[in-house]
Amino acid sequence: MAISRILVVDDDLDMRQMMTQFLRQNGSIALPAANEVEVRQHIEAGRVDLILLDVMLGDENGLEICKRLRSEQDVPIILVSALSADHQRMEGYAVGADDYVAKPFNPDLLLARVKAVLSRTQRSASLVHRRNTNIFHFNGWSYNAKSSEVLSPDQVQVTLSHREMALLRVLLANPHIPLTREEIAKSLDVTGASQQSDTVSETSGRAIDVLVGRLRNKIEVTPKDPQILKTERGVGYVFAVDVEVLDR
Amino acid sequence: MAISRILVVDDDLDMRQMMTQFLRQNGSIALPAANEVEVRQHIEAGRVDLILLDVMLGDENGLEICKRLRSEQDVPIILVSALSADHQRMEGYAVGADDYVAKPFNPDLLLARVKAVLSRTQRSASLVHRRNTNIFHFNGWSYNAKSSEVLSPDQVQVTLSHREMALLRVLLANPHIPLTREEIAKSLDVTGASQQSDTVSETSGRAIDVLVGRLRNKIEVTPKDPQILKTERGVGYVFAVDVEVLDR
DNA sequence: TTTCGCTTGTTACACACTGTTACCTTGGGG
DNA sequence: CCCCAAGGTAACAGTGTGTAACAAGCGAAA
Repeated sequence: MAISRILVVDDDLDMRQMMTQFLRQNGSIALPAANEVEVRQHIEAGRVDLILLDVMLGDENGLEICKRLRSEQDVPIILVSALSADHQRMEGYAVGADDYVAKPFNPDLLLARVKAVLSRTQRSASLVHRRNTNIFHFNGWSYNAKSSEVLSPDQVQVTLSHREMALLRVLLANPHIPLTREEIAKSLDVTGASQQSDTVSETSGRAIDVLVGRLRNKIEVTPKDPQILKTERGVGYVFAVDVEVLDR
Repeated sequence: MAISRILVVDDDLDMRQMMTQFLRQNGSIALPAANEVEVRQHIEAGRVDLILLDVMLGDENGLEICKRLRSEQDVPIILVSALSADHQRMEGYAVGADDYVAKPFNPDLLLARVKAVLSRTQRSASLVHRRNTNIFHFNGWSYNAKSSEVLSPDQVQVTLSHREMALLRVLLANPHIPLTREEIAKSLDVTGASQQSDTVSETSGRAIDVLVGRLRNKIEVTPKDPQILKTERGVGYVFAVDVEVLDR
């Protein structure tokens, strides 16, 4: 499945960071925004699959923004709000929201609802026109999220295992951000199947280290001296080069 | 918006009547149903735009029904349940529900959510119910659902066995969604004949794997390196390309 | 009924994937 | 310079998947 690009709109910095971080750990590309201007910039750039929109944005009104966006665009919107009375929820649906989530929310449940909305919109879109292809470029390499093809700088196709592919996706969603082994493992597990379980599948060992090594052998020119997937001693691993996302 | 036909599935007569009556007062066509058989009758007749499905249906399980319907059809489903814990909601979304509403609910709010879901799915819904003349396109291939003809990218007709054809249909109905062997087997059995029963025809073995291999040999350019029908290790199989449905 | 041809499930074996373990290398503090 | 924890990695084992070969089932035609 293609990686989803989710726009997180909240005027509270902490909330924004918490949500973007959580979404990234679960394999999405999360873009933060604090106001309508920033929202429109991201939409103009055509890089948004879904918007998580806080209703109370300081001096701006999320409901108004939602209504306005909906009259112009077809982008799915999930409203997030501390206002959870029935009439407030109904107002949200009335301005065209696809879902309405009350704060405080369970992050995993929010993720489930995000997926539900995305699958619904993509389902109907696929009948009319094709879905977007995202292609990630880094250091001359490219990764096609749709076909899962990985091409080396000299355009040779490289075969990654399912798990290596998943690791690459997690890294691509978090460029320049050091990830602990635990964070990586959690993201990998969620990606694979129908998620959940409190039992962190704590593989009790070095599985991530070995996986990283295997990926390095395939995408690093000099695996012994990694340029892309670097080690952060005592912390974890970082995807240390810039990532460019292209639409087609 | 056209008048919506909503299937109300609940084993409690009072609840069923209350809901159908309310929906009718608000301009929808509401059809009552008490079990899976009645649901399928209405769907077969092409009378349904959306399903309101109670999770606890006496001896039947709404979640199971939802999962099954989703693997075959594209009808939007809103689950309704007295079970409102987060993990129960997530389970609902995991089986493909479009929304999950806790009982007791505010009827007006439910209506708002129904409209939100319908506004997203309406386009596809109208196509899906016209099942007589559908032609599916994927990766240059085409499948005519009426004549059961399969044409390769260079317009050569390919002969699929009955079982391979059924598998292809199941996959076409679930593009980009990983299906377990069990789900596939179940869908094949249901699709093939009108029978069902709790007795999973558990073929005790690798029948699905072999069937997948045979279909790959016919529709993949490079069966050893599948582009269309991919394996999801530890999970099952995915139809990994976009599907376009055309009317004639 | 017999036979032929096709379909489909079963089995066995080979191979691919992935976590674990053990041993080695590296790097930084003392 | 030594020490030791952290990280790299080869080798191994358990499990999952691909697939050829076989066998059983079924319908059509002789």
